[in-house]
Amino acid sequence: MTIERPPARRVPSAPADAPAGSGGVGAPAFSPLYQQIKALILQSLQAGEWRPGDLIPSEQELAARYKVSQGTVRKAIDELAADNLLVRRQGKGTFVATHAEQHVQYRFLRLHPDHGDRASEGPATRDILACRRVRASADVAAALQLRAGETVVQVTRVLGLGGVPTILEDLWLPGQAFRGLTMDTLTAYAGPMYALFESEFGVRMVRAEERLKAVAASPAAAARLAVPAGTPLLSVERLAYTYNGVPMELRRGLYRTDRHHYRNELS
Amino acid sequence: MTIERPPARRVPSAPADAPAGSGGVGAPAFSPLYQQIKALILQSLQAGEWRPGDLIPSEQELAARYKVSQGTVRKAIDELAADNLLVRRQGKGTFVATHAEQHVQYRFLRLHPDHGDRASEGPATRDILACRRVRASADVAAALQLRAGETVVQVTRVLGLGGVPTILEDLWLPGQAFRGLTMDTLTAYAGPMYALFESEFGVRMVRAEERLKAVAASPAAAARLAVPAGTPLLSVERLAYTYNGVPMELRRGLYRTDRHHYRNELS
DNA sequence: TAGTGGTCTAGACCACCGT
DNA sequence: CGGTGGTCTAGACCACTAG
Repeated sequence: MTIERPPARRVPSAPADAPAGSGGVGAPAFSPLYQQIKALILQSLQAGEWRPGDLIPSEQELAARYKVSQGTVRKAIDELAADNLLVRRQGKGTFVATHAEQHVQYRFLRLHPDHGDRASEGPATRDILACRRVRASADVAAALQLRAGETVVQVTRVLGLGGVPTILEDLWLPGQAFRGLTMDTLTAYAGPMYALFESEFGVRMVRAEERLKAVAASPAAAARLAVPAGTPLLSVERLAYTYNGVPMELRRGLYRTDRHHYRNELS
Repeated sequence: MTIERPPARRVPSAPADAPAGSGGVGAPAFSPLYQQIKALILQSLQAGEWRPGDLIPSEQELAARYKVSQGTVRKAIDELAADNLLVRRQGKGTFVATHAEQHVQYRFLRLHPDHGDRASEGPATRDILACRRVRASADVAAALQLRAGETVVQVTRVLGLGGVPTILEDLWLPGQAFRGLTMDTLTAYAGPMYALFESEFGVRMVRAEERLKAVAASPAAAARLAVPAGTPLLSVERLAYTYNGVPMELRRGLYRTDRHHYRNELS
């Protein structure tokens, strides 16, 4: 709301008055109109004006609202669609992307069976082992940009693929945003966890970074995954972000890779 | 060369004569003009009309050549730039992407030091252990789409990062395309291997797929990487493609991950 | 100053979707 | 059929680079 009128036009992204050599790299660098529109749309997404799954206004309407041409709105939406924040459907409109209703289940999971595809493997089984509210350790707090000792929700679970326990993982979530999350909520819910976060807590995960290592299974982990202790496992640490680069989840997983592999595309 | 005149306009991507129900999903599906332009530019790249590092004709010139508007050429180039096949530089022109001269060394290597960045680690050391012409085993032949028993070049090498042997890998390349590749060529060349492939063999790697697993170090591998046998290692199998999805390299690497991690971005 | 890519506009028409 | 996104055009102006 409070849409700027007249809308910003060709505004330098850095104040033009700064004398040369104010200490930074300081290229003047103009911010194109469509980037400003993109930012405005992002604000509406973040503010919840349009929620996951919703139809957003048509390009014409947005062009009228922001007082720019349809082409400029189009370019803004193009970039948001490229980032998987919006989904365009010809003839129908543009929708806010969601982890539910999305044909790609587990959009962030890169583990695939060595033979066949995920569908042929049948549905994954999920086994919640724990859901506790604890104080964040130093490294968890740092990753989630919290103060050490702040409350976080820690979830421990095992995922089974093709009838075999394959992934053992711990999740940490900011206690503030995930106030009502309990073991019951998790076990009752069918569908991707990120879809639950969207519908119940208004937190949409948009992007993530993963760090992979090969490690030896500890006795405890080995028991959970039904392998001998010392078995090589893929360690996957994931940090997931909402809009505007705010980290909202830390995940530490151990993947069995005897019948599965982590797939990645490079370009 | 033999540019279609008049240029194709709004051509159905599937022959229009096929009676309904020729066995496929069979949506008519039109192919936009800019896709056709994109394909023509791709042909020129593939044919070597413009080589890696070259400046290609300006948008205006291409628009004139193909008899379309500049905006249409622009959209074609946009997609090729998004695929990292072309690089735009404002005020200068559009260039063919290259693995050399590119500020990002090792564009396909996702291994990063746990602390600090790659630059602070100093240059990588490369140690070529072998370069032989051998007959392709069944799996290698299948991956490279060759007949079993056809000649391939097999390279074995160790990469050192920060003074520590960190990556042990085998490469297989089609013998046909890499006729003059020898141990001497490899040891003499400074810079990324893919840059050598470009300049000496005209093979430009454009895209790759990787499959990761956690494995235990064999005694032989352990010796090469200076770790105890049985140490968990990250197994990375890479299939790299040239233009048009032709596989041109199979790589099987073992990565130490005690001081490094494999980084991946999800979105 | 000339040439390049980058942005923005306005308008036309097409393909797809629901009614 | 009307509304949506998708394509294509033509022209104007801006920002960056180099001679």
